[in-house]
Amino acid sequence: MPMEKTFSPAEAEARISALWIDQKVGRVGANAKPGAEAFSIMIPPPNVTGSLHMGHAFNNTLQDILIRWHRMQGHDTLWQVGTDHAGIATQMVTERDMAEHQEPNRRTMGREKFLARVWQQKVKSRGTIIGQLQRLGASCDWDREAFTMSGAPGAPAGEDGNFHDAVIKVFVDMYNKGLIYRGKRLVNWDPHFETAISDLEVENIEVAGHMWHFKYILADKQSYEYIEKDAEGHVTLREMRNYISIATTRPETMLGDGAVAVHPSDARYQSIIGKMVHLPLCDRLIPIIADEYPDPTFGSGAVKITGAHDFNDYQVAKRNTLPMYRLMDTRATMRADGAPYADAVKRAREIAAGSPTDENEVDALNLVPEKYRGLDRFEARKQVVADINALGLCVSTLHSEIDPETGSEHLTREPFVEAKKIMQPFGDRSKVVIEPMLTDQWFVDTAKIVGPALDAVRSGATKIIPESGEKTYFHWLENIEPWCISRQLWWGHQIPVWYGLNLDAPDFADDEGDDALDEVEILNFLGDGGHVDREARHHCAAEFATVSERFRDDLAALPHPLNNARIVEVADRHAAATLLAQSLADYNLSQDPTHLAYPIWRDPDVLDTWFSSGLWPIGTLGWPEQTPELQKYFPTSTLITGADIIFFWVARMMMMQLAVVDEVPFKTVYLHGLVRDAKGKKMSKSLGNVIDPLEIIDEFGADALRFSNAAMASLGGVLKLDTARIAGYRNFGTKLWNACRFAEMNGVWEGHKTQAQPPKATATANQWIIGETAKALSEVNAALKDYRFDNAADALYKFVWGKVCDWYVEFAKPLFDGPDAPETRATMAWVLDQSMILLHPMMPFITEDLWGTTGTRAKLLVHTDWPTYGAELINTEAATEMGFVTSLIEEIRSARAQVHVPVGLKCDLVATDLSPAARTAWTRNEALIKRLARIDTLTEGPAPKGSIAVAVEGASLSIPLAGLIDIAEEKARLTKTMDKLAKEIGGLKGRLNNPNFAASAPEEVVDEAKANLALREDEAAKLQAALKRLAEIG
RNA sequence: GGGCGGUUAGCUCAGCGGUAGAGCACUACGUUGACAUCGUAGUGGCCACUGGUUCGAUCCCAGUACCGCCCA
Repeated sequence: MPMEKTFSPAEAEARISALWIDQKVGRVGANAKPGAEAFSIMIPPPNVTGSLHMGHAFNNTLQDILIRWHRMQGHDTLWQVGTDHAGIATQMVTERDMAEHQEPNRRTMGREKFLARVWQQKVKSRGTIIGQLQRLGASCDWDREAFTMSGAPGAPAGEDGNFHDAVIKVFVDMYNKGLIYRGKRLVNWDPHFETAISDLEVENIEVAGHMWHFKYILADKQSYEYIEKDAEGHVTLREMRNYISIATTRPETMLGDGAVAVHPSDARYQSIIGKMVHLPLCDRLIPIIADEYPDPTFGSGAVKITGAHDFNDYQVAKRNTLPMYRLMDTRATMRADGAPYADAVKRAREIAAGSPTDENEVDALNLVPEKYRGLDRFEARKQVVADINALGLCVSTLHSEIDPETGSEHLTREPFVEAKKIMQPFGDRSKVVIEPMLTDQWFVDTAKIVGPALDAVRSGATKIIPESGEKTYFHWLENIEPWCISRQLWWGHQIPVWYGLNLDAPDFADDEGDDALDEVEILNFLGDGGHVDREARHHCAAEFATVSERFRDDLAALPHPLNNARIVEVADRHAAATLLAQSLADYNLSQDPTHLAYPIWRDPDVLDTWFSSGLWPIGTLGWPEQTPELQKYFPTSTLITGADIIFFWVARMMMMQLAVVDEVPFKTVYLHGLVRDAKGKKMSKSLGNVIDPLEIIDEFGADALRFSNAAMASLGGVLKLDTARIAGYRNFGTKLWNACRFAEMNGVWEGHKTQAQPPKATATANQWIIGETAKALSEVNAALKDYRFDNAADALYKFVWGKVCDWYVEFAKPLFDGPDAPETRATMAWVLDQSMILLHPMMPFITEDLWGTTGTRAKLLVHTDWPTYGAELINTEAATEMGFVTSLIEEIRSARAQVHVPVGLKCDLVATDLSPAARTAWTRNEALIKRLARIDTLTEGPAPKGSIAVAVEGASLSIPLAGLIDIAEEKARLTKTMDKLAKEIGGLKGRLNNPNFAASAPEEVVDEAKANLALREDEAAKLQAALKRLAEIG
């Protein structure tokens, strides 16, 4: 059955993809030669509930190109595929799906049932992205699909695996090494998801905001002289003030102010540093302190300090040991918990006066006045502004208004509010305003593990390309902050830490020495409910049994029989306190020590997703088991990922792998930018410029998309995806297809079997194209070795279209009619085979399809040997000869076209002057020249009058066209060419005549310039002669 | 404000010491042997600007302007 006119991607891709999957062509080690070197790539695991976007398509195309290239070379390859559980995103997707299906919400459902529900969602979604990767032609090892939560408790059947165990083991190990700690820190809090998020998950967006100016009145009716000066030191304002003016964009946080800060060098406030001011709306005094943080040139130069709700203020508060009062709850509404305001503020005053306290007590104090309690933070802002204004404590301006009826003027004071652009933090998932919040979180002490990650890149153990990526990497890691790894979510790896009430009672004495607790002793022991408020103690271990042992050791120090209490797991602290009280009461009655229980509860938080994906390289290979895969494929060869996650993921994998197994996770990291639309805009749903890779594949085929991806992958380049370009590469595929179809029509494939080596060719055209193939291979190899996918694509495009289709197919046509036909058929078969092989990593579908239909093949193309031939296939004489032929043909065509010789007209060609090499080429390639330049006869002799002139290297030719051409037009054409030549000659002469050039330039450059000049002058002379002849005939 | 990068044909991008290339677009013309998803020929560039280094700068250095991206 003859070939169709075009390749049909829709049909062929489905068929071929099924074939590859069925035959497991991407399985680990497939097509590896014995003892081959390993080449491995970890896929950046896509979000399990996500779908393929252009970034994935681009990223996975490059990975597949490398993997197929290495696999064809017989290397032992692994492309590890899998998905990420993506904590917050997956929880969000599931909750949205639940809402759409009128299911109860997560809190009603409870943690366990909700997790089962998320697993359902995971199982349902997982196939989407995997199927999409397969449509793209990715040749991963599908049997090894991994998941960052495989093997977690509650995982359904089929979700086994040991990723969870690996994550927990790493947490426990790092905890034991002191690399993980718990602490109360200011973190980015997402009030929608009610969890901490990383600063990398925060988008700072400039929005229209306001700046309010408040007066804080000095205590004890004090006042001071306030003097403002201009740049020259002239006094511009001098007045007595009883207040200090502060500016804020977040008025509601003033309720938690701990101080007002001014710059120590700020002359205006020197006299009041250390004085107290009344905090408006609150029954509190706060100090004016000196700190480097305030910018004296900005606003009034005085800044309110709210340590619990602002990152800068937090640092100031820490430096100056100011109390940090948390004002909001987890949903960022003003706190409504705790003691009445009057009690809280009383205690706050005691603390301010020096009463000892700790951060837990401070955190428990709710200093939100009653009227604001329970208000949304933005509502509270309005109220606070209104109330401060009512007190006359806003900096205000006078507004005059004429009453339209009475004509009288009314003056009103209006608060001075500046409209101002402010940077506001938003959750990248929730899109709500992020609230800095003081909470207890777990942190990786990154300062302790960052060193090896920096060294690895500095020493070149891991190479990041493009090099600018290394700069970014260093910059970030050298300034690394502690990594908050706890998230207040349910979907994720639950932190392996259990808490127990602290029952230590150093002052307790068993009065009677009877080894039994009586009622009095129990009361003594519990003190004033002491353990209830004490910081709980905690232990970390992979499972309950181990952690119980630790708590048992703690209990050993307690009086009998408490030291023998049973360790029992309960839900939370509240349940623990209740159970302990019950247990003691029970014991009090029964005096039966076996009734005593010591309750412990597990940390409800889960780990940041990046903590687990940070272990992707070893986790997917079976660590901590020393699996054969781990030994063979780790460290992995290349990581290909977006530059936007160098911090999120790359840097963390580096730190984690080095901390855990003391090896770099990959030898090379290839970073690429965001895929944008044709105009360079980010693709976003709101702009409506999102290109769906599947739609592109439907329209143009996966090969076209893949080739486009490769072609635009210049190092550090911007990735602008233009469908016109994709269409162009679809056409490129068609071009190859039709060359094969042409071959088929000429019997090239009859009885064809794969030949690794080219046929022994005698015809110059055949020798030439064989050499061109070797050049193409070498260019592709060099380009791919340097990760220059664009250069590799370009080389292939130029070879297949520019050499094979444009020239070789045309040369073959006359050869098929002559004695060289069998050799030409064999050569064409070989050259097209090579084209399929070399193109296969980039265009796997069309090449695999052609491969299957054009000959007898031992293996699928995907497993066919990548060629190893080299320069020995290049025949320089053939190359020179064909160079002469092609430039001759091009010159003739150009000349004919310019003087409007009808394309259908066959002309004669007369050679006036031929060098020996040109003469050989001339006679040996007569058929080609005649056919492609539309020439009737080739003769040698003097140039006839009334002809057009053609000059090529080594030959002076003319086409007699007396009476057919417009002499003036031919003159104009030659003059134009002469002008161009004259310009080049002028430049070259100028250079060569400069004595400094000959003296300083390298010899070969001088020689090249000389040779160039000779060539140009020779051509100019030929054209000059032609012009002279034209002049003779008028 | 800090860091990184960019500015080359109408568009999208290569090139990065020896006076510029590709694809697309555009113009004209379409020949017996595959391909109109095509062929042939052609148009199109003070390589952002200003200095410097150099025999020579699109390329190296410094500065300016504008544009991105990341981080505050």
